[in-house]
Amino acid sequence: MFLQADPYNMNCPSREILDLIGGKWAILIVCCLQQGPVRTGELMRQVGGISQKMLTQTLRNLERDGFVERISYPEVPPRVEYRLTDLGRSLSELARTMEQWVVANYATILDHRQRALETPSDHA
Amino acid sequence: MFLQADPYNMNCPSREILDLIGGKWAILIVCCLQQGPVRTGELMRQVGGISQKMLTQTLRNLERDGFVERISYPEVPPRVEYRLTDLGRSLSELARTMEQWVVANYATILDHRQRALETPSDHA
DNA sequence: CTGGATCCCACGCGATACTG
DNA sequence: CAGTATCGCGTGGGATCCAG
Repeated sequence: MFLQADPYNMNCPSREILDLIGGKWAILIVCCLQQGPVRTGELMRQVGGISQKMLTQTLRNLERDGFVERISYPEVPPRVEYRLTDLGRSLSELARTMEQWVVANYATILDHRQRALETPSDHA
Repeated sequence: MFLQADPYNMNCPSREILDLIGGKWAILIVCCLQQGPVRTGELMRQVGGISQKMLTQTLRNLERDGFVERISYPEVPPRVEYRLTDLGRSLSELARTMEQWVVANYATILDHRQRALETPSDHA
């Protein structure tokens, strides 16, 4: 977070990464590309529920930041593939780390949340 | 992400964690608490730019999910401290991992972004 | 000092229709 | 098939006022 600054603030470099990760689709797309290049339509299908707009928009951002490469074949009908760069693969590994953390701690979180519901604490 | 499902989707458990992390303030607060318990007002100051509302709201969520403990001293004027639980410390370690990733890759990202600006690619 | 309640805006995102 | 443009909503978040 580069959070050792004073004060801890929103203008640290990692904020952009957090926004990227926190975005609704970027991580899902990156994970879809882990196995190799994927065509646009196939991405649409693999990422369930994403709209055309968000797919393109997210891909553009990922491309701009160097996580994804766009490969356009000069054919008709058009054919486009997206594939992870080294940086993108690095990000996908970070995603796997986060996934492992979730796997390890998800039950604990749900459990605590459940008890919080049953015993609502009043902070008066 | 539990993303190995078919299709990759938004309804995986890790989504909640991504939302938490992607939220504007949660991670910053967790990092502030790494060194030990902190009082509310002190948190306000350490996390630059956060509003009262968001501070309280984020703390409530963190408390509900078991990342943070609220310690209220029966004094007047009131005094409240927040401190990380074991789960919270675990999350803060994940945050440090992410931070390290950013440190290692931030220059590359900025560089690529800069070149993308200079050489706008048209996906027509 | 801590924290709740309201009002309000920005923007992330979805739905739809349209081009090559 | 791939991508763009437009419209509209839901909600995350800020500002402000109020209470114990």
